[in-house]
Formats: sequence, structure tokens, C-alpha cells
Amino acid sequence: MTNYTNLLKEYDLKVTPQRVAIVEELYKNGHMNIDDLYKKLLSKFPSVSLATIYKNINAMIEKVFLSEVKIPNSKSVYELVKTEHAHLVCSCCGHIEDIMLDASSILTQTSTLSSFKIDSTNIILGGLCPKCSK
Amino acid sequence: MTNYTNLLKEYDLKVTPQRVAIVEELYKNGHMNIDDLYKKLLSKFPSVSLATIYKNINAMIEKVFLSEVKIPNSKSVYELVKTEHAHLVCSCCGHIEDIMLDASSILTQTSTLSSFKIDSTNIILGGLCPKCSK
DNA sequence: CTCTGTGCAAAGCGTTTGCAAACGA
DNA sequence: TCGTTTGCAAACGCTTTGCACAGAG
Repeated sequence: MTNYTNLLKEYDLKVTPQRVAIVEELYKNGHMNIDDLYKKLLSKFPSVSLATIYKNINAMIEKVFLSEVKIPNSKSVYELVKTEHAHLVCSCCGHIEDIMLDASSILTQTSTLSSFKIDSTNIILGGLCPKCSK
Repeated sequence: MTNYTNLLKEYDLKVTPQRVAIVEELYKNGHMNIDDLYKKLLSKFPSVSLATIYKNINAMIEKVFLSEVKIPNSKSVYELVKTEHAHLVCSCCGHIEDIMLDASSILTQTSTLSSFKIDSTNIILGGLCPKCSK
């Protein structure tokens, strides 16, 4: 069982019920946009404000605890920082899945074709998830 | 020499001086954000309005003549639609370059690891461009 | 001539900020 | 207790809309 409180402390973030709830939701759901998060938090804290969500998301991004994923033709989602991975995005239902891909082929090609020194990869693959492709 | 007028006609877009200028700038610069475009157009049409830029960008996206590229930690840029390619983004100066990569390795891995039916790839590699890495 | 595009100003919407009160350490 | 966070409301910035006039076909 994951201890959200200690997770926050490790990243120098004061522990508040709202923050714990944000981390818990992101941990359970993997990726969420601002509205999804707000709706989830509202059910636990009827008086939570959108400003609190924004302030916390930004604080967590600052601490490199959270990261924003910009999805083509859709809203950004947020996720807990973990080892580098790609995203699969369903163009039908919006479902997002993580996938661990070996990007070495991409990086090798890039180093032969260009003089850029690459240090981060951002790969988003779009298509239909198993449910929607039926 | 590229004929911007005919290019617009092919995509069922009425030819106006402002539209020609937008296409010309994007053709010459490859990728531009809204502000860059606005500044460039202002020098040709001192009374051009930001609303016109937005309306035209949206009309061109609708016709699948232009596409938006969402860059991590930065503003979106727009580019003329062409064959699929990846982007190299300099984290220092913001310079963006196109690169033709063979994504087959990525797609093969995805098909063995997941049941998603992928139909679009979005690859953005971050790092330092040749100038900034000196 | 008709319909679409332009420029302006206003409206809209998501995000950020300032502040007093509440809360965490 | 002291400094940080919360919730509210106002402010902000980017994008869209409505409208009258100009321009394209």
C-alpha cells in the first residue's frame, strides 16, 4: 500500500488533505485532467476550490513530482513522475495508457541524421483502444 | 517557387492577402506560434487583427491544411501539413526542426505489448540544437 | 451581386493572483 | 507560534464571437 503522506514529504510538500487526495487520485487513475481532478476532489471536499487544484498542481510540477502530458487535440493530463515511458491515447474514448518502449532506434536514427543532443523523448501514439476497436 | 495562392485554392480556402501571408510565413519558417505569426503579419499589414489570425488558423486546421504541434513546456506552434515526421526541440533557444524517422520499431513494440490499434504517431525529442550545445 | 473575410470591440473561458482565515509542523 | 495553504473573488491573458464594412469570386 502506497503512503501518499510520505510521498509528499519526500518532495518537500506540506501534507494537507487536499494534496493527499490529489496524489491518491492520480495514483489510482494514472492520468487526469484538471476537471476530472476537480470533480473527484469535490466529492471528498465539497468546498475545495479550483484555485487550490491549480496551485497544488503547479507546486508539484515545480518539485518534479508531477508532470504535464500535452495530448494532441485534447486537454493536458497530469501524472506522477516515473521512469520514462510513452503514451497510447484512444481517439475514440480518450483512454490513456502507459507503455514502456525502447526508443533506442529513434535515438540512433536521430544522431545520424542531426546534430541535436537529445535528452528527453516525448512519444504519444494515437489510435483505438481494445474496447473501441471492437 | 511555391504558389501560395493555388495552395489555398486546393484546400477550398478563399485567397486573401492575409491568408497568403500566413502560408508564406509558415512555409518559410516551418513552425510558428501565434505571436510570431502576428508580428510578421503586422509588418506587412499594420492593421491586421489577432482575431483574423485565429480565424484563419482555425479554418486551415479544419481543412487539414495546417496542424498544431503541442510542445512540452512551451507554446503550441503551427505547421503546414506534410508527410509524418518527428520534431526536435531545443530546450535552450526553442528552435524546432523536422526530422524523418522510421517509427517501425516503436510500432512493432507497441503491437506486441498492447492491443491498441495505432494510427498516428507524435514524437517530440528535446535537447540542445547544434548552436546551443557548443 | 452575393457571400466570405476582415478588423474592431466585447464576451468567454481557463488559469493565476491577492487576501483574510484556517491549518500544518 | 510562524509560515504555508485554503477558499473566495477579482484579475489576467489568450481565444472566440458579433457585427458592420470591405473584398473575393
